[in-house]
Amino acid sequence: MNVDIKMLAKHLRLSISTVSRALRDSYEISAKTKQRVKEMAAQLNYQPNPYASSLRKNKSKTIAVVIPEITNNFFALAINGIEYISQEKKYHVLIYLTHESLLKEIEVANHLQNGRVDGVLLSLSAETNKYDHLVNLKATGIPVVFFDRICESIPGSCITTDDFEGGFAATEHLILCKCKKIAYLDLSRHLSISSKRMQGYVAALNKHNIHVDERLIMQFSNDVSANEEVITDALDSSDRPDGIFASVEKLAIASYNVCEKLKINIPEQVKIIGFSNLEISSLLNPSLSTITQPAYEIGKQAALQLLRYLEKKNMTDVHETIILKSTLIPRGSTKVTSFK
Amino acid sequence: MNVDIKMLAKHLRLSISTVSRALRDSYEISAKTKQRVKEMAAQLNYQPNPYASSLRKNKSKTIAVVIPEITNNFFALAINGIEYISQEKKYHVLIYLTHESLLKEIEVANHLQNGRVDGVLLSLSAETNKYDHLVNLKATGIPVVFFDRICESIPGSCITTDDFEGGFAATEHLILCKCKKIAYLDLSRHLSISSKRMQGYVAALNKHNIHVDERLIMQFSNDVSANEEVITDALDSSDRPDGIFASVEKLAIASYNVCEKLKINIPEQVKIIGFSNLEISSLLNPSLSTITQPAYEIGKQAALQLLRYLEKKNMTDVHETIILKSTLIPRGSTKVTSFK
DNA sequence: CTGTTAGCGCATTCAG
DNA sequence: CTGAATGCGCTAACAG
Repeated sequence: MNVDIKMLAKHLRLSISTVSRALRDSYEISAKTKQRVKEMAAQLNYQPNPYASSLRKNKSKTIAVVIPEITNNFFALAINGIEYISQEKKYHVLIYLTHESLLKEIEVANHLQNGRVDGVLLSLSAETNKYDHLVNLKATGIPVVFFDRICESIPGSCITTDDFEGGFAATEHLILCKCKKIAYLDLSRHLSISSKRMQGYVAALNKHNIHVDERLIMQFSNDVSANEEVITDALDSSDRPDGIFASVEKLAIASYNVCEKLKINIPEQVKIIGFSNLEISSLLNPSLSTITQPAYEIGKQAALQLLRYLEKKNMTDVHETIILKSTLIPRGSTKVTSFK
Repeated sequence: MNVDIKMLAKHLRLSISTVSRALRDSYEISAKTKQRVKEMAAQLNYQPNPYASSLRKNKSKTIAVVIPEITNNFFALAINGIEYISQEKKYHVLIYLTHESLLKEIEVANHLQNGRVDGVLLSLSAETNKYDHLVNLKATGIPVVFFDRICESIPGSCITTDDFEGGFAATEHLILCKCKKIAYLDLSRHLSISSKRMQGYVAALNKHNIHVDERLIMQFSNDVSANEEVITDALDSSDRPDGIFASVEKLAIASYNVCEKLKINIPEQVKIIGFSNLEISSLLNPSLSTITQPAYEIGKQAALQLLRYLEKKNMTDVHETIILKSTLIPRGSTKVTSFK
């Protein structure tokens, strides 16, 4: 770091404050002076020190994105949307991964109290079952917008998908495919997306007068091989399910892998549907249907919502929830359905 | 932001400087005082202002990651590795996407001259064919480490894959599968990865005494539908290639899609191999072989390299290039080969 | 329209 | 071992 505002002022024989104002296009500076200043700034390749400015103004033009994982097309797409909006609005984006760990999430949330960012976009970890760290974070005055895996016990802004409808449609899809025994693969009891999707699952079963068998609702963790074991146990028996609704992508993939290993034919013996944002659907086995979320749009909406807070300080804590539509893509057909 | 070092000092009846030193574990403070200070800090939930500290020390404990896209498993995995190392070393990670645009890359590189970050990890955009912006960035004293799509005309640190060997192996794989007419699908003439992979392609053809036909070396862009058109033109003729080596994942997928559309059987009529980091290989068509890069490891190595610079200031500009091995995964077989 | 002055919160001289 | 004083680079009163 070399040329600062003081040096510019010296070169221009102007005061520091005049230069500062000219650069910020203040109304109290003459057009001529502004031009002189800007030309000199360009000539000397002046770069304003963001930290000096942040310290002074007490805002950093930076937001944090806190997500459970990144090797997941949903979150990659969401970041894409977030970054798009941020770049447009001249904001900077810090990334923090919790790897589905509550401890990490707490650590990050506590750290973010220090004012490094003006606002936070957050998607809960699968482990998260208490929210003090988030309440505390909001209490320090830092706006938090939840997306996808939202926190329903804290009032605030949320961007999410119609998980109930998605779960309902996925389950009904299997029912209409003549499945009689449909398993629900759950990532975490605590997550909003999981419980909503499960409610949709239960509602669809009820509608079609199918008994809800608790044993078919299975819990999973972040451990791939443990997950595959549970699925193997479920599938490696004569009275196995004939349909699987995976609440998240990785569980759909795990189910697929287990079927392959056990030589169970998809979709003849078992039909699988799952929430997924893989953009390479044509590469997938044509029998694996998916429910796709508008991940890019969710990222954009979340960022827009957050930045709206940050720009308009007269907004008191708004509680706006935006619910975007998911899309059912039945494989082997080109039919695409958007619901409500 | 509320409780600052001054308030801590008042509560403790100590001077500001003593508190500051105690918090930083300075050797000139007694153990007892340190403890008092730290307890009070914890009690009042003191959060040091990172921007004040950055301004004073002229470093931000922040790095930038500049990548062409994020909805690509390679970069998602790389970020995973980068974030892992950064979190471990208490660094913060800013993300900038260039969307394969040189203009965006220039914009970002110029912006990063302002000292917002201590260092930069960068993977070139497909369009990048001049490097002034990167030379300038390095000239300001900000360390830059290139990864994957490295810049060979600028001396410095690079983390990359054995692209020549990968290209060679991929091509030879097709040759050994009896392909006679192998197309090379190139993302950009400018990228190191593309040209290295192509050199491997040429070398493999030479080794097996196959004539290198320039018409089989095809250039592609970032435009998916334009790409599919080019591939369609190539495949929709009687003397079409019987093998395709895609230099990047998206071109392999595009090839696959076109084959499907044209009802060309894979692998009977056309064999496809491509660089790819999709972690769901079992879901892929079993005839689509891949070359996989150690993306997570590349991210980790790149971050480690950069942070090593940042921590040891006595290091003069080191030019270290680390080349990691890629892995060929022939589908339909469990054989996995690491080379070099 | 422009200049003077006083901090933002912290780290680091320099004195004791 | 601790305290007083200075300034990182910039913005925002408060004057003129």
